[in-house]
Amino acid sequence: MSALLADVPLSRSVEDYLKVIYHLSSQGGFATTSDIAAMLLVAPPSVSGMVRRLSDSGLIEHVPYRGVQLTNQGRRAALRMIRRHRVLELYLTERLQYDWDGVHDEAERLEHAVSDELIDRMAMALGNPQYDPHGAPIPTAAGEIEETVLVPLAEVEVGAPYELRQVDTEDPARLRYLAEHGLVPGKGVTVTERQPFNGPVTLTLVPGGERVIGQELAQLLLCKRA
Amino acid sequence: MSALLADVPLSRSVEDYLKVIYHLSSQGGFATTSDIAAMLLVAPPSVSGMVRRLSDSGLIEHVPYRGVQLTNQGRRAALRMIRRHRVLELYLTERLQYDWDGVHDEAERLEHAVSDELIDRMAMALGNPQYDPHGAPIPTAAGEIEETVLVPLAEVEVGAPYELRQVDTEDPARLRYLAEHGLVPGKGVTVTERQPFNGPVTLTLVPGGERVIGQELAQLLLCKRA
DNA sequence: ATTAAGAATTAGTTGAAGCTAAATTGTCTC
DNA sequence: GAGACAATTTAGCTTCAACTAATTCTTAAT
Repeated sequence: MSALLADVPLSRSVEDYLKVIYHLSSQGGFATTSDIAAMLLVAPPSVSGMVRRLSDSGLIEHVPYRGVQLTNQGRRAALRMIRRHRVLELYLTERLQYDWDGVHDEAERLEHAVSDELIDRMAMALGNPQYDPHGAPIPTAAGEIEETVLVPLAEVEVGAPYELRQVDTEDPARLRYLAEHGLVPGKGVTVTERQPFNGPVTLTLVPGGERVIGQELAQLLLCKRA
Repeated sequence: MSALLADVPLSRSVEDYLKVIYHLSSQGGFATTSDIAAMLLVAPPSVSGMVRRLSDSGLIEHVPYRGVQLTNQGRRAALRMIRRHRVLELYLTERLQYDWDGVHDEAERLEHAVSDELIDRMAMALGNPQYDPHGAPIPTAAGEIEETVLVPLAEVEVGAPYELRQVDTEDPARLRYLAEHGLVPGKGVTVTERQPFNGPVTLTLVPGGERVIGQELAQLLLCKRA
């Protein structure tokens, strides 16, 4: 009922909740209380409380004991946060010499404080880029986001040429390891062998040589048929 | 008693209080409850409450019914915030085309979110500058700040050459007006006439010509004998 | 159909930081 | 020295967003 027109400023917590709900429900389904709690490192009752508030202000739809989904208004707010985060990550790496494995925490705090104007100025200074340092698409100021279907390297067709597009983690240790082994967005990659039972994946990089990586990392490397 | 070693993260409010207490007590005296309340736009009892908390954590010294002063620990924290604010203001104007009259609000929000590392990187990118866009000195990362005695243009010796060093306001309207009339840090200025009873001040700019400004603005323009 | 396990929710508490209204203290004047 | 007035503080309440403990609901297995 409320906030149909008024774009009330959201609290830091609300912004965090919307972001994780967006991620958890991005594959169409519901985000559950316990998943949200796990992602935000809070207790489930805290989530129940916030779900009530978010639902009251029309940002999410709540089906008791099932989970939540974003409303259009909620999705708009979530995409705004994601735009902020990704523009910040790119700006920090491009203009202030941050490493791609170190930007996440800084962006995480800044995204709640920056104005839309600053984000747009940063985006402008970078030439209105489409992707962040990890290859994730940056939503436009209007709230549109590119939706490309990408395949984890772990599930790619053996022998076929792919392009590594996105690295789906923010964990510094994993990111550092991947960068050291040349596994960054833009690389050409062909899987030459895949062991069964979640075994290692052998691949050829272009440019670059052979690599063998485990199942867990192969799951994070999102590719597109070349 | 607490926090002798632990550098506990401070809340947004605490940081704001420390900053205004620093400014209010910079001329040596005490910052009073009502002055703090007026600057932060909160009610006096809210200040009393916060003063208790700040005093408990050793950031200020409180003399009941007199006022408060920063402890060394409090001063260090306040100078850290001021460094953040001023580095941010300069970075935004130098690198992201903000006007000097528009940076304040953005810096005000960001200063609570940025890491020390980001501030140091920004400062580095700018060549470790000494002054912000308004001519105010930027404290070093170690917590030192330049203390130069500056004279308001309103109290300057008539006929003597001065250099305009600092513009002591963050009000966008006043800043815009001053910039339009060439009254920016670095300008040479000589007062040729001063009317009594808080009347207008006539001055000559180098480079630039004659100007007549009111007492209120003349009070904001801090100068040094050339 | 019942029950046990697990997930979700409600109830009640806490701490920050704001508020108003009431009480207190300090100071200035007569 | 006694008021009077302003400034300050105390008391008590509100909201946000967390928590623990207790309760309720769903689901899946016997």
